[in-house]
Amino acid sequence: MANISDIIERFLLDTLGDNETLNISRNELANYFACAPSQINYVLSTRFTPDRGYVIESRRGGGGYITVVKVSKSGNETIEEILNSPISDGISYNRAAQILERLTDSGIITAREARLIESGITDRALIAPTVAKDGLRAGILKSVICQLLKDGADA
Amino acid sequence: MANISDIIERFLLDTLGDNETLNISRNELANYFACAPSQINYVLSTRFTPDRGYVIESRRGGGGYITVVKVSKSGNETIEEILNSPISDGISYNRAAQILERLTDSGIITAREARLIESGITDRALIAPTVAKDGLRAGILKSVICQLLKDGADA
DNA sequence: AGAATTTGACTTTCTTTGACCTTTGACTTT
DNA sequence: AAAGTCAAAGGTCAAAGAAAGTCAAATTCT
Repeated sequence: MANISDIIERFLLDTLGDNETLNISRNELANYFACAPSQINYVLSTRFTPDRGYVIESRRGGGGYITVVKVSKSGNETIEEILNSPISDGISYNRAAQILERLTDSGIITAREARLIESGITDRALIAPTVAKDGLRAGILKSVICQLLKDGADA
Repeated sequence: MANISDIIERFLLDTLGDNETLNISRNELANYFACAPSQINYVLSTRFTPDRGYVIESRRGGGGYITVVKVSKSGNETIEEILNSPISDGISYNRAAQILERLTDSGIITAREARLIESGITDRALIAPTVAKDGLRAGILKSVICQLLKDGADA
């Protein structure tokens, strides 16, 4: 874990804590971590994604800011939203993992369930040509999420 | 028995010792043994296989790594028996479901976990040519069972 | 000969950096 | 008051860098 992005991610998660929103100044943060300001954008766009349940708001100019918002919806709403997002023809392992993470911290599935499902959709588990893996993953994930819906989604 | 692969295997086993996991850098290791980086992959894929009780995790790019995880088969007769039975090349949905039922009955997974996994390995979930489905299922199931071992397998 | 190993060229993924662009608001000027 | 000016934020994107993955040809063992 020697990369700055992970460190910044951790910092933001810690600072966010249980709060719903977190306000930061891009330049200050970049300065604090001695990195390029755009590195902050990189971290936000790869880690604080909608898939994971985050929304970013910001404003430029004097007195500008960036706000990280953790959106919390309840069970079926979250599932609906996921099913409506474009998983259709394919999904990378990373995106899938982010979605499972979200399901976990919305209390829809347990951490253990998430790990089980994740392990079933890694590139290593899916014995198929590389180009086919994303499609397979999509099919499996959708199927599992539908099962959650059918089951009544409380962990 | 003087080939590099065996030496690297020995080294990794020794370094792993009694630990659960071992973190390595592919390039460093290759450099240390003065071999091609892909040699490391060769060793990992021929010797640290799921069948032998190992799981490999990795990440590319800056700050990348490879982790060798040792899963102890000991203790879970049920799982051990299952892994030793011929899932290897392929398994039908029905047989997979039977296995999951057994795991449920022995209290290794919950009924809900079983349903989730099942839903992920139905013929409908696996979008692939019919002939390929049994193979896929096998890969997925094995991966999930390894995860159970890694997790400490009580539901 | 056939299986296992070794190599290396090429690919894919993820991160870091920097140059250039756009937006905003306070302050000036007319 | 309307328009202009300017510095302070933040945004974008592409190139360069850092690992690891793949695959098949060449080599070495048995």
